[in-house]
Amino acid sequence: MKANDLLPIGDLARRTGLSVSAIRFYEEKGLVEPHRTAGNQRRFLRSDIRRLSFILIAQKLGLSLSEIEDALAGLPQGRTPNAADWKRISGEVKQRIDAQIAALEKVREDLDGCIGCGCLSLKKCALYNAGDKWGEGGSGPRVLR
Amino acid sequence: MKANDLLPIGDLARRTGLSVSAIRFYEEKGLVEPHRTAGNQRRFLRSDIRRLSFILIAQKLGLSLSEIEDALAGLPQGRTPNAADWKRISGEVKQRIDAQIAALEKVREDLDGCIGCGCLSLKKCALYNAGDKWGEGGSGPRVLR
DNA sequence: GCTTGACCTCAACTTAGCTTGAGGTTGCAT
DNA sequence: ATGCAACCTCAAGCTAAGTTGAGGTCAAGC
Repeated sequence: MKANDLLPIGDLARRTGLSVSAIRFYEEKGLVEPHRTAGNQRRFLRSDIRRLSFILIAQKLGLSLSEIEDALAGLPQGRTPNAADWKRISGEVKQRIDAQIAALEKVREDLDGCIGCGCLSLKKCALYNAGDKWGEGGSGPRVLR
Repeated sequence: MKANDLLPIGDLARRTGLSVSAIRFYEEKGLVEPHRTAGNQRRFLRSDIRRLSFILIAQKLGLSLSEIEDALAGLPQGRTPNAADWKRISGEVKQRIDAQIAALEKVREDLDGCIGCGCLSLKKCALYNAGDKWGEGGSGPRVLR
């Protein structure tokens, strides 16, 4: 094994495709905790490449950074997420996706029922009321972009 | 018919469930165009109740205000959206929902394939690359909250 | 030992969709 | 004719997930 496996931020950026500023931002949010050199420069562990890759993937699946932080809470800094971790975390993610698909299918169904009716009657329109239901939870899923 | 069918903003807020400030904000965005009294107070048409209801519903379906503005562009101020309008607009919305469901199903499939692999290999992981694909279009669907 | 690119912090700016507050005016019921 | 709730404008603040820029420091190769 090589003596010095610590990466400066620019290298990590190149390895993950993230911008340097984004990595610094993630540190601020507590998602990574690099060491520092005597001169105050960040030095990351190799395992942080995967950690950040995981963040990227989870984000694309629609999780917010704070949700990702929760998901990563079980992983000590410096340990690469392994197959078991990934299974646990992706299981949670899958549930979210399932719920999201179900919600959208419900909407589509209501929409089908509504096309041609044109009522837009508040309190009576299924669509409107369905919307109310899942529009209300302040922390509901947030997706795609 | 009553002589004066114009509503002050508070009444409209009560009828739609929107806040007064949100209605003013929508006006600023060009989504409604109330008349004004001699004393500069807003007076809305009754048809604006439905117009705003439509905005609420469309928003819950994941359209941004500017997309809603586009969708409403065909409706002259003062005309309640009728069945034909609703059919046209909801047809567009349905396509968006279908696309969204399809995208999520693709992700779920990839995720199923990935669980247990734990690779997280950039450049090789289907999930990661799938993510890249639909993460890239700057104006993709934006959903649920 | 010096140059230069990579790094540092901190503050301000971005978009979307509003809310909140200050300070002032209107309109309707009595 | 007056009281006061409801209205008005304008400016600033909020969240998310960063980016951009100014001004300054570090470290590595020659």
